[in-house]
Formats: sequence, C-alpha cells, structure tokens
Amino acid sequence: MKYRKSNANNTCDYEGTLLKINQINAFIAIAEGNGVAGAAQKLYVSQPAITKSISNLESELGVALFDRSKHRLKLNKYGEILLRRAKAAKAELKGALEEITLMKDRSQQSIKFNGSPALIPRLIPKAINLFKLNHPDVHVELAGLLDDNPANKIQALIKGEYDLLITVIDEKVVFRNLCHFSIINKIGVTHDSIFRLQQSIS
Amino acid sequence: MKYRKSNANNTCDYEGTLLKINQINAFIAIAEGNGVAGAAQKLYVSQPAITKSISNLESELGVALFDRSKHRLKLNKYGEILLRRAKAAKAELKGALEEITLMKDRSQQSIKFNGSPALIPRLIPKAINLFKLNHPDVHVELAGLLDDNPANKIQALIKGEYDLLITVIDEKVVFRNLCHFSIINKIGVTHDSIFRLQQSIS
DNA sequence: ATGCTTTACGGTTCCCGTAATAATT
DNA sequence: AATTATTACGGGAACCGTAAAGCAT
Repeated sequence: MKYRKSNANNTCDYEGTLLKINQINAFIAIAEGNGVAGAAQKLYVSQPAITKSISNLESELGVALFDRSKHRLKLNKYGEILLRRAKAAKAELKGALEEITLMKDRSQQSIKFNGSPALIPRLIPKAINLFKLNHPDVHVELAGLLDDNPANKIQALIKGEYDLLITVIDEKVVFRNLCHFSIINKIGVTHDSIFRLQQSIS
Repeated sequence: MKYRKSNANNTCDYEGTLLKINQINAFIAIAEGNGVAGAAQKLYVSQPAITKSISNLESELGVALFDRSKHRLKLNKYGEILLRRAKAAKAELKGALEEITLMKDRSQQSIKFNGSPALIPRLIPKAINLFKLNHPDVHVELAGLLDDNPANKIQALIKGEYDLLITVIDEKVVFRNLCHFSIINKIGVTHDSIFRLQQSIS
C-alpha cells in the first residue's frame, strides 16, 4: 500500500508535515531576536542547528525567508508573511499548553480538611457535595484524627497537614480566618473555589 | 556548553519543542475524523504511526486526550481544549503556507510585451520603472520582433505570445482595450497591477 | 469472525552538536 | 581580532511501516 502522497509536479496540495515546530521556533527566534546567534541562545541549541532548521524550512517552502546581504539576516517579504502567522500559531499552541497545564494542576490538587467532631457531620457533607459538583477533579479528603484537641489541630494546620480546618477557639467558630490563611499560604486552589466552600459552610 | 534546559522537577517553564506538527495533525485527524483508522487514512500513514504520535503527545503533555472506554477514542476535557487551539494554530499555519505560495506564484510570473517601434521608446521605460517599483518580482520582458507589422503582432497577442501589446490600429492607439483583454484572458496578474501600468502609459 | 487499537521490532530519516570554513566589521 | 553565518560529518533520537497481539462488536 502506498502511503506517501507523491505528486509528480511540485504543487503539493498542502502537505501537512510542512512547517515543523522546531523550524517555526527557529524562524521566530531569528526574526525577533538577533539573528542566528541570538536564536540559538534563546532556544538552547547550537548555531548550526538554527541554520539547518531555517535552511530546511526555506527549502521546503521553496522561497527564502531572509535577505542575506552582508552576513546579516533580515526578513524579506515572505518572512514578513510567515512571521505574523507563525507567531499567531505559536501563541495558540502556547495557550493550549497553558490551559491544559492549568486544568491538570487543578485536577491533581487535593484538599485535606479536619474539624471538630461536633461540627463535621452537620456542615461538611453538604459542603463537599456542592464543592465537588463544581470541581469534580479536586480530591477532597478528611485527614488526621477527628478527636484530637483543637490546639493540636491548629498546629497541624499550620504545619500543612491540613488545608482546611473547622474548629473552635474560645468557644467561637473561626474557620473563616483559617480558610483565608489556607488560601494565601498553603494551597494553590483559586479563591473562587474556596469561596464556594466557605459559602456552603456558612 | 550545556544546551538542554534540564529541569529536575517536571514543571518545565514552556518547553518549545512540545506539540510537534505530526502529533497535532494526528490529534486533529482523530478528533475530527473517525478514530485512529480514519486519521491514518486521512494523513496517509499507517495506524501504528498515528497511535504512536498521539501516545507521545499525551505522554509529553502528561495527560490523556481521549477516553478509551470500549475501544473507541472519544475526546475528554483536555482533548476539547487542545482541539480548539490546535485547529486555530493549524489554520494559521495553513494560511501562512497559502499566502506564501500565492505570493511566490505571483512573483514567478512574467509579463511579455511588444509594441510599435515608434511608441516603445517614449512610453515604455517610465512605465516599466514604475511598475517594477511596486512589483519588483514580476519579470517584465520585451518579446518578439519590434518591426513586425501591427496585424501580425495582434495575432501573436491573441495566440498568447505577448501579454501586452501597444500598437496602432487605424492610426489610433487602442492599447486600453487590448490591455483589458490581457487581464481577463491571458495572465493572472491582479487588475491593480495592470491598472498602474495603464496609468503610467496614458 | 471482523474491525479497531495497541505493542514489538527493524530500518530509515531527521535533528543536533562539534569542528572547521567563509565572510564581514 | 572578533563576531556572524554556513558547511562537513558523526552519533543519537524520532518517526514510520510490517507484523503480531488484545479486545470489543
């Protein structure tokens, strides 16, 4: 079976393997930065690698992308065209990467909590259900001993064993402040997430 | 000298070599078409090649892009994210390719012209200079014999030996109509280009 | 049994880095 | 002399195709 779409003439009707990612990176780096040397430095590769990449790119495109007068690369009109599009494409890919990474990180997070035995059964189940409804991938777990004394639990929270603690100090519920502490210093969950949890607890 | 940006932990601060073009193509083809088999057919590669490509992609991304229940690949939430962006990026690259190809084709065009010996020296030089200023890549050349009789030249123009003919019929310059003929039927140069030429001749 | 996906394996190609060359300031 | 871009060349990684195995319908 023939896999390669071999065209007799050179007018390939859009060969999908063109414009490889390293070529695009090299091209943008040269165009934006300071020539081959700067591009090599920016991309952490050697200068010949850059030269080869854009050489291949130009060869596959069938046009030169740079003016090579005086040992200095300067974009020509083809390069100008490509630069616009390539930057847009790269931004798109970078955005995809960031979005996925963000979602992945959020999914891998877990929230450990603890609280007074008297408060847990009444407040937590509804809160967890509501929270998981909006954040199905955040792992919520009860950590540590329920019947420890409040002082120890606060110490454990400060040490990072929990992310969230619902307990009593001086006979008054202060989870609000503790939650805030957790948000800022302990876990990277968005404020929005915790806010929902707070609301459902209140 | 160290070229590779090796990070001990896995939190690469945007590794530019991710999302290779074949991986993106395979991914889009699977997502849009009918699974691995359809993608392989669409991209003219074997099925294992597709599997490997998206396997690598998922591995490098650190997340699965598809649900693999029941031997059928279905986009998951990560895949949804990537699909949007990847399609946009690919469209951008495809656009770049088309723009460049178009400009390249145009640049490779040439305009052959002829005209009466009496008219050529006075009208042409300025016209050519002005034209080449705006279209430096269009090859302009004088073709055929200058001192042939006008009737023969008109026949040659109709046969396509020239793209542009400036001559006299019934003692009156009619280049305007002939130019129009050329624009529509003979050469693919934009109206704009020819219009400038006409103007400079007038 | 048929169809689709995945693994195993061998070969080819592509890419990169070192070293050397050419040309410009 | 110093900087910049390009070639030559050898090693290693990536990609692909054939063949075979898993799993579902």
